[in-house]
Amino acid sequence: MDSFFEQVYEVVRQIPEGRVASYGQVARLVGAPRKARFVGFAMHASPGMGGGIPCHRVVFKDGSLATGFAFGGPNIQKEMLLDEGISFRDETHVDMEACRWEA
DNA sequence: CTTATGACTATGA
DNA sequence: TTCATAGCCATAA
Repeated sequence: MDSFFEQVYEVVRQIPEGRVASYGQVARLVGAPRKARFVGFAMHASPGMGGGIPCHRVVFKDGSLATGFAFGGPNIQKEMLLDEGISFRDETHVDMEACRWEA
């Protein structure tokens, strides 16, 4: 199954704990900087942590979460990120400047 | 071929 | 800073 999704999963899987990456960032790593939307769609269809896909570490470029489409609420993802050591500048934005994943 | 839709991003108010 | 709009690419109808 070498589909676009698998490439995204492979990259997302490499995101270490306490780090976050934007959709566009992952998209660029897979060689598709314009397909950021599909990266998000891949996350939606991803098996989640059970499949080794920490989709909660993938956030918007601003550091905001996928409000309305997260695991049951952006609050959940926020808790997960906090649990991994991610810093939040406010209720809806992650401290990207400090937790930005560096490939 | 033309529209519509989408876990996005950039730009402008 | 937050909200709104436009542009982007891939898939479906």
